[in-house]
Amino acid sequence: MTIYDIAREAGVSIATVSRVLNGGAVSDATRRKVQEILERCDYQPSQVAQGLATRQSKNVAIMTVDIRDVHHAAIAYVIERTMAAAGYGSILCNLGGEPSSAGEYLRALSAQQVDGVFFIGSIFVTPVCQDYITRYIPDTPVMFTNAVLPVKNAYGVLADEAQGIYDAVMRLYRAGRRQIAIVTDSETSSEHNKLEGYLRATSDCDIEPMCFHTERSMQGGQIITNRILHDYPGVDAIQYTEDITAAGGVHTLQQLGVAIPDRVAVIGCNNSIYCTVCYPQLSSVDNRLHETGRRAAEQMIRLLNREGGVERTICLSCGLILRDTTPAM
Amino acid sequence: MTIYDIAREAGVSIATVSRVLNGGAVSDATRRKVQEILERCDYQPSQVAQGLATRQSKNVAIMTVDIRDVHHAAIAYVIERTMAAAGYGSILCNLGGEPSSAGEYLRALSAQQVDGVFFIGSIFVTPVCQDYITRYIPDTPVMFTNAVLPVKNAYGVLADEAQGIYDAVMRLYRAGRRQIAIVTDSETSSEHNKLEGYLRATSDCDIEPMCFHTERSMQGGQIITNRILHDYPGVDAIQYTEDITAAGGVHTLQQLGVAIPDRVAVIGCNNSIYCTVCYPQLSSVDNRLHETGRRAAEQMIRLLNREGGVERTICLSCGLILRDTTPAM
DNA sequence: CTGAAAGCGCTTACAG
DNA sequence: CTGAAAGCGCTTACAG
Repeated sequence: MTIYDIAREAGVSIATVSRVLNGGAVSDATRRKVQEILERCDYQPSQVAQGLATRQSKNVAIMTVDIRDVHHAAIAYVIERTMAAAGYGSILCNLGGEPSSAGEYLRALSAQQVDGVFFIGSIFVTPVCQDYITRYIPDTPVMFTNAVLPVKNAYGVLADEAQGIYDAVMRLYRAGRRQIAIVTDSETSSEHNKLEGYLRATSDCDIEPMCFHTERSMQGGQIITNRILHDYPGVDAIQYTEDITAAGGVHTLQQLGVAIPDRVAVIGCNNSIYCTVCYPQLSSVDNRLHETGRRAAEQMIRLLNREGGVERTICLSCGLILRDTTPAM
Repeated sequence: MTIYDIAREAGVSIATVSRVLNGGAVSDATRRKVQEILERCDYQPSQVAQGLATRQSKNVAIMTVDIRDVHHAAIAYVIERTMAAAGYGSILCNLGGEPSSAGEYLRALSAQQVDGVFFIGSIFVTPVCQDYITRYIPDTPVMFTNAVLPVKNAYGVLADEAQGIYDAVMRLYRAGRRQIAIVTDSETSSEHNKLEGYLRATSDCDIEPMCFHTERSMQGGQIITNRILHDYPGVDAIQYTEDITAAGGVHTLQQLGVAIPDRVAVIGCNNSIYCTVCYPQLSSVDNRLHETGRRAAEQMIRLLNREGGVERTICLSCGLILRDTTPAM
């Protein structure tokens, strides 16, 4: 069933069929006649042919390190749903560890004529990635979440994680905690922001900063927490920059028989499902993944529609969700 | 940069360029000359134009209820990576609650000329879904994971979950447990299989089956576990058909001060990351999601290459991963 | 081995 | 308002 079949059936030219399909100028009588046939045949125009003619594929790409990461999945989910509602398909890309594989994907995506590209996670903020963008998709709108890159076709939606961590640490301080440690677990710009929020809070409270680093995992959290407790027995709160690492910390505290939150309070970050699976349930900084994804997709749609009014970067403020690992006030 | 530019540059026809691109018959000298230009220009053929000419989009679709579900994400991840290695892009579709929305997606996907469709999860095994497949993509290979549908273009890869649950329950029995309950949490064919495995095991052991049903969630697990303990204080083991529900059960047991596994043993299903985030760490039936996804993608690639030797359904056996919620023997 | 030409299914100036 | 025609960038019989 092609546009030719419809045209023949309606006794008009294919140009006219195309016009009623795309809302062009057509007489009411003709429009009705064609539309009737369109519906009767359940006609669906070939997106591939449309793509060749218009140079728009009606597809966007979602670049992520690994969709199995629950945070990335949360953002990818909203993006896909929002884009689908606007008529766009979402091509999923799992880049794996190194951002360099972004090059191969981007090259393939340019051959696919994707209309827009989302980058989920701040791991992509690297010179090499910037290079790939200017080489392969210099004119395709690019939307970052939790990051920005100084490229003319790039935009970003990010959560103010520095403020989120700042607020969390201040809350611990107001609850009487004075030896508040932080555990970071990667080297992204997002992590730097979190650390900055922590340092600002400890400075404002005039308490000694205690910074630790480990691997982002249950095990990483367990190892570093063991060491913190051993080396600094006076610690009374630990802020982690990721829930899964915090969950590892909670396990270690449980195993050592350290009362949570009475002896040591714990706060994670991302407010993921891990918070409730963990026992006791974990308090966490809410960096508003769902909202981030939604706004990113909405901005992208505006860009694709050339609507204007698209801000270069949008900054969302973080919340704080208190559960069972923080003391009441 | 089109095939015309390359042809002009090389002083040959576009047909010849197309042939060297697709491995057609070309003289060695010509091939070398063209190839040199191809590389120098970093030429990349338009997949859209190729798609129109060959009727192949080099894209597959991954249909899932919700990519935020860690099990679906695990399978989608492998599929995407395997298909990408074979030169196919993966279009992600989150259908949401009702399988009926599969219709809209499938209609759009047929306009996109996707080369194959994956369905993740047994929720799609419904007559309405079968209808959509025969209506919109009657000739497109369809690969189910953890399900099968009696359609000529449909194939499946599934884990033998009946056997998995059977083995788990037998393990509990051999550890001396005699009041072993099961908690199911949905109505899919997958759940029926699990229940069947449980009933077979209790029958073989000649113990009384105790079947309960709840919502698939932490909270669902907490509620039902409270009730089981209240109504059947003698219960000494609970098998859940999903880790997250089991994690809810573990929380309740912890809160009630019931010793795990000494008083009550717990086994989940899916061997997901929730098993290690949960405290104590959860034993679980391993239904081999990664392997399922890998095999599904490999089968699909064979189908797309018309290689033959593709089995209608592949059945993987389940394992049992023991952690801290089951007694030693 | 190589090229001219038709075709894939649309869109969009350009005339009328 | 409507149609004939060119064009989007490829592939593939068909001749030679």
